[in-house]
Amino acid sequence: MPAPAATAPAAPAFSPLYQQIKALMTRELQAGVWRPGESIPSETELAARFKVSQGTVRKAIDELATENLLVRRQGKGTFVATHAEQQIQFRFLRLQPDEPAAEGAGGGTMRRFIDCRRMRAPADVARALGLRSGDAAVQVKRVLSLRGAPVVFDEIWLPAGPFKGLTAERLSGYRGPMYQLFESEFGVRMIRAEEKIRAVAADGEAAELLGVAPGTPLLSVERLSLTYGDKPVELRRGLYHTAAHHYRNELS
Amino acid sequence: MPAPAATAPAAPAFSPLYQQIKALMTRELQAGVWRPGESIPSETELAARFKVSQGTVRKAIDELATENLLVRRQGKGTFVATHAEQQIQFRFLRLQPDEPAAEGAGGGTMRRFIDCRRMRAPADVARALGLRSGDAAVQVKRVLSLRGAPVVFDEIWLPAGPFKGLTAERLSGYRGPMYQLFESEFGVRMIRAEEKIRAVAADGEAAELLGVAPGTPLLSVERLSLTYGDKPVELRRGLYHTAAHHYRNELS
DNA sequence: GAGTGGTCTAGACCACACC
DNA sequence: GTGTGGTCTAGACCACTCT
Repeated sequence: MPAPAATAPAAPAFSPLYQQIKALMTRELQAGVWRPGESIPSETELAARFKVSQGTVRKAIDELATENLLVRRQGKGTFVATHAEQQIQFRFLRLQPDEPAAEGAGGGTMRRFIDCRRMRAPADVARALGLRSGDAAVQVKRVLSLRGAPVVFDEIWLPAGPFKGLTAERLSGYRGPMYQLFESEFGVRMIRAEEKIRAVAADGEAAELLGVAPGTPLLSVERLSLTYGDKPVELRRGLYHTAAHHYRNELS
Repeated sequence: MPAPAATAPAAPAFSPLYQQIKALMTRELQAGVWRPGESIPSETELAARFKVSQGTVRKAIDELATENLLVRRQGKGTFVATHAEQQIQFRFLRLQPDEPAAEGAGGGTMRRFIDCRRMRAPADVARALGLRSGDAAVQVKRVLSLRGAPVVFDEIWLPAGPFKGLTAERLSGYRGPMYQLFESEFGVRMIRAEEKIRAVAADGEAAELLGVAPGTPLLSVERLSLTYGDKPVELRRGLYHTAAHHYRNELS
């Protein structure tokens, strides 16, 4: 028998059937054959198409559902997840009010766009987004107000390539979450994100936009959003005013 | 046929078999029949015991495993999860250094206990822990140092009942994570936790213990830890110095 | 080799949504 | 009623661990 290499133990990489099915299905999603909000073929049809049992397809769908790429609905079918669903308006925003909304108090959520410009990506942004230094990027600044008071100041960086044609008008004219616009207008779907959270002191710009004194402690949330294949497609630096709100997290 | 009550739509509460099995297994865990670190009976044995198919037991175990109550190990068996596992020393601590450890730089993790006293629980603590106002609680204060520098100042509140006999000596003499001590010495297992995160300015005590100027922005992390049945058993107020560390979170 | 969890199958039946 | 996902079963075989 052949002697295996000492430091490279071959790794035949046994891959279960359902993982292969899952990969095939992910391709359909990534290629846009199955579009956000629409239903995918039924389990029995997929089983026939892939020539495996329904149980195997089922396990593949199970995993895609726990990864929030698909949504099962009993009696109706399995659907491609979308950021457009009304219920979870801001799927990635973990900020919530300390006290539940009082009767008829305050307004809802308001967005105000401060700035939107195309420029060369700074070195750190380029590195995070996987761009070459000097590549173009779009910078967006905006303020989110909850119940009438400004609470979030976001600085958003997007690679110019996939987001060609993104303008301030396009942004401010759009109703609904930003990620929904990205999904429907630019075909970019945010799948998951990683956040790094710190406490910082408000600088002049943030203080003015959030209506606090310079030096006020703010939550700094740096979010890197990823699409299929863990490809980074957005870097978002948020400053949250946490006097009456908090960032909520569940550990398990 | 009997007319159902108008506002109480009966809710026959259909419960799948595997959920019932899961509930039975959770009881065994809660009662301590299956102890942390030990293995539970094999799938086939449980199937025979509960008089269901192996697949049904399997689905129950699957859910308990995704909830981190059980750990599967192929070829060996299924084990009760424990905080004692070496790898994940601080399962609930999401803080991590901005830069990976340099070669041979700095020390490891150090704990320093500042205080440990028994007293009446303040109103807010009592409410969070589900105690009656005036009930006794144990307050622990400690500082965590990473790589030689103080980074975390924790104020921990525990209900006096389950933690009878907890003293400063017991704490400082123990090697290993606190949650491991709680588990092995007091039979209290933290299953999951909820955190509320804010940015605050360092007060005098925190500033001194963390070696920063008063007013320095700190991350305030209020953690409520829960055991079986979502019963709260710990309230922990942490202040993190985030100059060289950050709180890491994954969204999906 | 014996025992464990992991995969895969085929078929039956149940709960739910829509017509 | 028809079609969808959800549950449950019984059995076969595979991969891993330990003896």
